[in-house]
Amino acid sequence: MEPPKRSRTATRARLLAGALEVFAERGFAGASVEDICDQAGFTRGAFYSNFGSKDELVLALFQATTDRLLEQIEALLPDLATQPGTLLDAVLGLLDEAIGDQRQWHLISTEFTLHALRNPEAARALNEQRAMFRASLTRLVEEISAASDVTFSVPPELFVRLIIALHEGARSQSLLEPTKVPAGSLEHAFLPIVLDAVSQPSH
Amino acid sequence: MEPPKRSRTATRARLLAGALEVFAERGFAGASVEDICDQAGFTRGAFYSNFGSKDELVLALFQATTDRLLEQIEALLPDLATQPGTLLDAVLGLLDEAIGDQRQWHLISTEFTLHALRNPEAARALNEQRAMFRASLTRLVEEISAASDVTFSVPPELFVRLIIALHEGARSQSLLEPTKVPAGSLEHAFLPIVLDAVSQPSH
DNA sequence: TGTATTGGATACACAAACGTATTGAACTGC
DNA sequence: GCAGTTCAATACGTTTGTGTATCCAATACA
Repeated sequence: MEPPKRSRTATRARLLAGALEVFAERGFAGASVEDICDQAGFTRGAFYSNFGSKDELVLALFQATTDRLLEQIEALLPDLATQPGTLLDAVLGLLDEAIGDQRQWHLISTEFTLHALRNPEAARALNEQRAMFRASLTRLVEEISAASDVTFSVPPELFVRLIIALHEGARSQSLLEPTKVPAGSLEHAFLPIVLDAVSQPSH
Repeated sequence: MEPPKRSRTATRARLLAGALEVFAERGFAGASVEDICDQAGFTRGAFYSNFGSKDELVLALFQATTDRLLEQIEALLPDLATQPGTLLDAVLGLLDEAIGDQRQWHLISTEFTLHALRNPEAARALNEQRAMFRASLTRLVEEISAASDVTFSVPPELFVRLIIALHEGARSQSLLEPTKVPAGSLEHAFLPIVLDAVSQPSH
């Protein structure tokens, strides 16, 4: 029953986990292959046996984290859609709960975004992932608003873009000044206002 | 009257300009000292004659761009505060006009932010700069709202934080998907709503 | 149990980047 | 014009990182 001590998938996983850690600390460009191997407890031999290059690892890491995130979201959606509470709580809850370590996630995802802004190939992949992410959020918004008999004066898709923009901008401020801007404070201060302004009871 | 072909300040300036370019393209960590020198038309000799290390250059570049930005803002403020137009136009105008190349600025400033999130020293410098930036914006908001006899139900400082968060998040989306999210579209879609909701005529 | 295969460690060759020491040319003031 | 000085170029040694080739241990299988 014990999984073999040396399985390809296990070392790949440990290398990916190590890369996540190291990339968050030093960035994609700042991290050497050796750094990643150290973190994962391997030597470069293991690395090159599993990946062709650092770029290939970055791509694999992106896919892995992306898949995991979308999975987690799909798992959380049904609960949030049906459970009591405001639309806002549901949406913000999803954004937070689907992510483990906010700081690490922000660092990595910003790193990915920068990479994408410089690399059309990566931009396509990232935009695809973000589109799916927005689709999930949009679905959540639509379900909840339907259940509570409200309609929006703006397309939900656009509203979701707003939430994401605000959330990302706010997270950046929170991480830079944790004491002055507690996590979530900006969202909680303004999203209710927006929500109130764009929603109307349907009868 | 001709400035000497070889002045310390001139080569420093060219190196800083080159660094801006190269850092935007490859990031701080991804750019080598030689890359920067190539871009500026020098060899590494010139570099090490002017800077102690790449880190020192990054710091100098941060100071230079910061100073220039705050200068530009101070120059624009009086006009915007007095000229006709909505508060929103003034604020968004300031954010856009003070910045030359949106894409380059976003890349560099994101790069700085990431650097700050990993480096307490840099975080202090960045937060200081951002505080001054917010102070300018806050002043603009207060002046215009006073001139048009409106008061806010939220502190202007907080409102400014919202604008910045939204603006940065939105810019990220615009740069990733220029066709689907034209520059400024998110801000123009939602800021009027927020502004309307939090402001009330003072009599 | 013995043999084959798989997967990671070790060793090596090479390239890229750094930082310094030295050189030479262009300005400075005399 | 002529020293003295300044500043960037060149040349050099060192470090750091990459990728490959080989070796060795652990697993799979007969």
